[in-house]
Amino acid sequence: MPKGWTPREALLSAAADYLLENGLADLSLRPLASATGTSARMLVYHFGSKERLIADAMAEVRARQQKLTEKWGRRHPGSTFADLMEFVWSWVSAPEHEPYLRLFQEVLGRGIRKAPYFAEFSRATFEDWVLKIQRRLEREGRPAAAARALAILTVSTVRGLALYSLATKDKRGAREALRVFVALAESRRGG
Amino acid sequence: MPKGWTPREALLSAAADYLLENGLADLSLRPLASATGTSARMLVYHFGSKERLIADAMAEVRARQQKLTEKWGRRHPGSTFADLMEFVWSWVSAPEHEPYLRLFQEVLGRGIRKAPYFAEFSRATFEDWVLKIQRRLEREGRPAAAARALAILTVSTVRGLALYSLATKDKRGAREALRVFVALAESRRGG
DNA sequence: CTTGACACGTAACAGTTGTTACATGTAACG
DNA sequence: CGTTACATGTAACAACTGTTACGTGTCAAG
Repeated sequence: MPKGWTPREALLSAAADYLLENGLADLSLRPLASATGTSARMLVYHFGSKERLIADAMAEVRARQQKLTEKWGRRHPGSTFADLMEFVWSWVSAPEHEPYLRLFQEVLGRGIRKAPYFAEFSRATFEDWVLKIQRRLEREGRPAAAARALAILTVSTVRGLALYSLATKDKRGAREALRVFVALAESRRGG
Repeated sequence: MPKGWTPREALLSAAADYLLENGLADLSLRPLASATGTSARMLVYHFGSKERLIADAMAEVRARQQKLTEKWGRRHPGSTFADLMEFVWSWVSAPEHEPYLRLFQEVLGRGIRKAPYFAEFSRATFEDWVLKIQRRLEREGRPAAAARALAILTVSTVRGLALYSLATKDKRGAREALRVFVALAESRRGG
């Protein structure tokens, strides 16, 4: 907590922490407030309403996720598709990223039903990943259209496997399925 | 609404309808009661508590989904992997199944965080699908271990793509990505 | 010293939550 | 008719929700 922070910035960061840990299913101002050492009164004072507090805190979460992803990407500079897959999967299955996965999962479930902000958040997060993968695939020499389709497939598959793994606790099965997927993709190119 | 139904059965069916339409994010007894023509008092009387009402209604939802899937399966008796994929995708992208997808999505988000019942529901639903696909693949002549890995991959990929499609509204992209997946899988076996 | 902006505490508001106490109906069985 | 089991309506309970009215500090600028 840098010293130059305004009270609002400190609260925002604390709220993001809280959301990542507790989710937003039964989020309530007073518990959030006391967990972050303030009062519901102050949360509304600094953010205007619960709704805007959540929106701002989720933006903070997304910024953190992007920073984490960049750092992760720098540690996995591999170029083959198998490398790429390994990179995405390692991100998704890293324990320290699990709060992000769970929160995203929750936001997805909520955005589908209504709540335009959550819908936009879901869309943006998917697109973040697709673009990142797509660029890597293009750098690998694939044509843009094919790269995009494969990027969508990759992101969706990994996301689906992560979900499967979280829901069934069958980590081995998920890993094995991913291996099959990589083998399929590699056999196509003769890698 | 068959005439021989007990009040409880009628309420259960109405509650399942309501859940499929409205989700369980901000589910509340009184709105549910007035929407189904009863009172909160009666819901608790017949089901014991809100928690058990939800559990029972979700079991009803799952039973309906299994019936729907069987009916769907009888309409798609194809044997190749492409046929199978087409079958799963057609189920997932059928508008009349969207409530099931959304509800499942919501349950996933909730079960991951806590709520053992939701966690079990998620696990069971995933396993339902994996087993169904796995059996088809084994009937196709694949060894059991490979069939299971590919089944997990298939279910996860389709689920991930359905999520992507719901979240981004990019149906064309999802369809194209699925086509790529099928092509990969087919090229492996020599179509 | 005064003014004013920012920050905060206390307390309350009206509304909703799941649940329950109490009374009443209805219909089958002895 | 009387009893008994099931079903239901009316109110209320305490707890919690997001939000706000009101008062009080602090601290820099005039």
